[in-house]
Amino acid sequence: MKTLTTGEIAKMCDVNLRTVIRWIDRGDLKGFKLPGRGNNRVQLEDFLHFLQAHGMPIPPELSSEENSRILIIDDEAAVARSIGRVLRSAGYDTEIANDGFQGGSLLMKQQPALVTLDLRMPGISGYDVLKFIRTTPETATTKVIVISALDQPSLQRALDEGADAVLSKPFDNQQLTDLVKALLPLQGQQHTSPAE
Amino acid sequence: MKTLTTGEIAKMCDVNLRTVIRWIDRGDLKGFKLPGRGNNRVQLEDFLHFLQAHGMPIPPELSSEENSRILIIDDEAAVARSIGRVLRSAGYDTEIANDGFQGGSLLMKQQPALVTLDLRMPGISGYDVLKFIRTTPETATTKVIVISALDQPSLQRALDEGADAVLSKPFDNQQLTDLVKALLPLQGQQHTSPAE
DNA sequence: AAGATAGATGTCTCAAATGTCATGTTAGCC
DNA sequence: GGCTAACATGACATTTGAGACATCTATCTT
Repeated sequence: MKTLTTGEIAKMCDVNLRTVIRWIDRGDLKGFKLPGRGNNRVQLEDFLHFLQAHGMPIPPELSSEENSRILIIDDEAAVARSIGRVLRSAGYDTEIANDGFQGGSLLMKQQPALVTLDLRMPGISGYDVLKFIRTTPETATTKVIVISALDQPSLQRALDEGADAVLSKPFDNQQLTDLVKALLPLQGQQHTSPAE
Repeated sequence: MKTLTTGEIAKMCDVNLRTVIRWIDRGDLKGFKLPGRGNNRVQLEDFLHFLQAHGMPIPPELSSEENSRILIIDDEAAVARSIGRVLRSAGYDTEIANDGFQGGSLLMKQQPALVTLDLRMPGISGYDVLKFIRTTPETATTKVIVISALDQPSLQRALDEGADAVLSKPFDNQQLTDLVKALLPLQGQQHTSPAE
């Protein structure tokens, strides 16, 4: 049962800490007090309910926890589409990048929970991409599955450089979805509303 | 998630606070209300959309922060460093991307005011990059200077596809800084003042 | 061209909500 | 056990929303 402190809520709502405490005291926001001096805690669920009840936007760091976005980086359009089909039917939101530039842009823009990465793309080394993802704070924890037709040592090198998993081409669809499910355990409980 | 109050918006638009509230109530400007008495908050992003949709000028305090950042996309490290040196000495903040992936990532992450783009990079077409930048809302208004050793028709094509300016290699340093200054008019007041 | 009209914006005032600051305490972390 | 950052609280400053009304602006009528 995840809980939030007043400070965390204050930051997320871009509001003063004092104001959050007043919301709780007034009963607008449901919370409870710790025994010590009465520090406030709010259950995540109650906070989300509060946001929704007042038409307030949901901070990105909360919606990203149940993030189901997957970015597919592969220069072969057919392969990318195939991967996309498999993952979409498993309930994930997929986005396809056909070249390195799109890959980098969409990675930063959408902050997906997982990336499937082709090691061999024209003009760019998959290892460099991997290294970049791992050394960039925003994406350091993003899951990466390397998909490649290269030999075993190449795949091992990818693992050494930070890939969460590797998959050798050609791959089995079930293998892929199993891997993704294993890496995104939070997925599947909740789905974002299509509104707005 | 940065938000603005009605008062802040009123000042930036040089308009009465009452009017801002009416914009929100009427639905012209998207906002939300805090639980207390319904104090309004507007997300920065929504405000910018509102300004753009109505052709209103963007207040300097909102654009200035990202106004001197320049992203240099060039696979030849020596060239990139050279460009960076010139622009830094002209007072701009520069960042270098050596491949398409870094280019895309840094573009989205830093939202620079201007990009210098090499047309011919391994595995990726500069035209595709240009098109991507122009069709992505976040970067549609980013200035792009194409720097290339290709022939005149190729440069013309870059202009046709949305480049703000082109520069044929090899280029003169003065040419480059002049171009940048022309494209970033707000910049330079703070750095280039040999007067007094 | 002058006047009428409707809609938008500015002004004023007041109560309520939020922000700020200082202070003392606690919780979390070595 | 000690230390630092986070937290609660009170007092006070500031901002804000709402109603009522004046003023402005563009458009239409005559």
